[in-house]
Amino acid sequence: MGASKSASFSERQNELAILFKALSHPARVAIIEYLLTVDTCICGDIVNELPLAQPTVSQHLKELKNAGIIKGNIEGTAICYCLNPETLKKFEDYFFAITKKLKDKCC
Amino acid sequence: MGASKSASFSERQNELAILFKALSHPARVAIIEYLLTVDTCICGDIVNELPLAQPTVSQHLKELKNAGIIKGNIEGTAICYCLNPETLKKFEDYFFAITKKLKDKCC
DNA sequence: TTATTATATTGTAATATTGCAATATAATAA
DNA sequence: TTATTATATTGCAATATTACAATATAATAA
Repeated sequence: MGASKSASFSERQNELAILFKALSHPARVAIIEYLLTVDTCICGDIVNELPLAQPTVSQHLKELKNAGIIKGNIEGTAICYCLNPETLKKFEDYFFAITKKLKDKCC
Repeated sequence: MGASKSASFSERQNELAILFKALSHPARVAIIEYLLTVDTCICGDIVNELPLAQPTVSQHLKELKNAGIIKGNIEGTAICYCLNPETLKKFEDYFFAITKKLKDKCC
């Protein structure tokens, strides 16, 4: 064993875990926060911004893209990455619902 | 290589990544959602609820506790786990700020 | 005291993630 | 066409995570 028993959990729980996993590395948090501060968002800029080699950054970008957290648009030779507002809204809604429910509870 | 280069990122980015990592497994999402639906929250109930062995659940609970997402109170022989509203509020605030910033941007 | 019951820890095997050099691909420029 | 430039993929070594049997611990009960 060692593999996650994902088949034992609901599809929704797995989807949420996949979203959180996409944010579970400081490089990927840094990418999100970088994209929030810039208007243009060329991949090469992200590579320059992060203390990691180009293939490593490319891999992190792929994971964020697979999770639907960022989108990539081809701009000639370059690729312009940007945040996906829909997915980030999902995160907000999820935690809004949780904190709302928690207000009616105590430990 | 192989280890995450956490020293290369800001403390805040690392803390966020640790929080997200705590939620990046479906079993831990399931624990959160179970704790949201019950009033009492004895560890044994969580073990019965999840399709995992007791040591595995104990390990997942430990990770959630280390991240500050849940708290554990000793109740005689048992331990009552509950959600930590402060940490969940942090998540909500984080994504609220992001979606707010995104409204003023376009790709 | 000796059970019993509930939870945690240890040890270990299977699997997944991380990081990067080397290489490949794809788009434009010369 | 042949560069050049930007990004992706491959392959692999180092490290981390997951799961659980076996065992330990800690609190109450008998």
